[in-house]
Amino acid sequence: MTSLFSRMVDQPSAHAAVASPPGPGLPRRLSTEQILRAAEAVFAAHGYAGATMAAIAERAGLPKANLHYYFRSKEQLYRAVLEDILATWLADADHWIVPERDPAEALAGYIRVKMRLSRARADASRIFAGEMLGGAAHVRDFLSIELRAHVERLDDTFRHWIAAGRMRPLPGKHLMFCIWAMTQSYADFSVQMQAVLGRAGTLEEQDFEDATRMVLQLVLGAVAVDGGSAAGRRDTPPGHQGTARA
Amino acid sequence: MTSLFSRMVDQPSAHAAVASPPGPGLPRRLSTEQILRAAEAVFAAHGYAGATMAAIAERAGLPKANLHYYFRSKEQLYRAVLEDILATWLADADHWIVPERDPAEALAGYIRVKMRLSRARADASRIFAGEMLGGAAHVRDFLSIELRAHVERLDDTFRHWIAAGRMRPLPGKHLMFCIWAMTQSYADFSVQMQAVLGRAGTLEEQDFEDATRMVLQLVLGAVAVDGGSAAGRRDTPPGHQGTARA
DNA sequence: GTCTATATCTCGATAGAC
DNA sequence: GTCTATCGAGATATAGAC
Repeated sequence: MTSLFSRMVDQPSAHAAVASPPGPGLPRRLSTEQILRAAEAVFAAHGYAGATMAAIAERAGLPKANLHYYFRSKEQLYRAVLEDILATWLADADHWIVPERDPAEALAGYIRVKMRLSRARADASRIFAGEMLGGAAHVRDFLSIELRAHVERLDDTFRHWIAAGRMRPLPGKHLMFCIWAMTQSYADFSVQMQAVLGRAGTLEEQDFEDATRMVLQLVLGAVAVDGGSAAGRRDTPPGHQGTARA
Repeated sequence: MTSLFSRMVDQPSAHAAVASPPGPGLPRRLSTEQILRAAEAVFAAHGYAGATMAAIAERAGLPKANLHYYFRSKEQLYRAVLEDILATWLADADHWIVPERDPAEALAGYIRVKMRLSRARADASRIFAGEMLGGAAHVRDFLSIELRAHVERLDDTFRHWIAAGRMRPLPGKHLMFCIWAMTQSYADFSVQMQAVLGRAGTLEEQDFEDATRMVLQLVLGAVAVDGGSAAGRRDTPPGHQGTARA
């Protein structure tokens, strides 16, 4: 949450004002949380350029000037929102995809968590997607340092499984790209799916269950070392399902 | 290209000025093509709100006012770009995914075409993705009418194959969502992949080949009715590969 | 048809009262 | 710390000469 990312920011002290408040931190923390939540919604809906400070202020129920009191500029507010998102981004994969697990169990657990995230935090996913579309100017270093190392680690785990004959040989990085693409698209492209499936305002619980089953079938089918791919069908990996963030 | 889409526009006559030019159409057509190409690049890079008419004009090598001569407003120009994209969007699936083909051959052919499109027309894919992120305000009707019918048709073909025992039972619509997600993400999220794979400016030919193989393995493995999934591995469906647009 | 110059408006950011 | 009023940059769009 504080400074997890090597150099997400160009300017010296990103939001030090938020990290070390000079007075009693409580009201400050309340206001900033309020602003960040409003900003996440507005940035997700309109993108960085399309979002206006006025719209964020209105949604937060505050006058415009207060935003500039807590965040020096629009860009800094945007970066703060992005940090919030990225901070929680990598934990799940590192929790599930570890050499000790069975490959099918690990991937199934990860996919279920990611699908649940697409539903519960769709706005966060959309902001990240918009950032990628725009060339990722604000998170370049995060991608090529943190994320790259992260994927390298996952790929090592895949190689380990493959060498042990527990998983069919696959390009691990592209496997991750595909899993991300499928799971996140149920957040990023949900309008499209709603239209195609004839849903009114949002996708339904049933849709996410169907989607999860589809993704599981695709991934587990390709990963399974033989015909008997019984794992990950219905069972919950022992004692971890509840731990993962919703 | 002209008015393929039921009601993409709210205002009465979308760009009738382009459809029926009053003078010799050649210079007009040249300028509009020039503008549309520049607009596609700029809208893709900055989104609708982030793109400026000045930037589009500069890229097209024309003064700003000329854009407003050919297109009444920024929004109308954007819609024209979107129409251009959507017009070529649906043809491939209807070409490949037809009941007469073998399911594995059909899906393999379609996936290869979509992956090639992600490379050759990445900007178009990104504009569409941005439009989805923003709530699809400009293409709502296209999604819920044309695209919905399109997917319904594809789903019928899947049901046909499943009933004939040529394909494993799968939710056809979600299968299409997943195929789109995976193939298009190699255009929309290519910055992310470049960073993770350590590529300089763009993804390389080899990356797209690896990606295509990965997607094929995922989809064909889940679709194949038995263990012997020999189809779609390397061979080209007879006499159609060359027909598909690059 | 093409371009220069400009009107009009919106947004980010700040000054300064409270 | 909080808010009102406002400045100035930059955007869309147009007027009008050529």
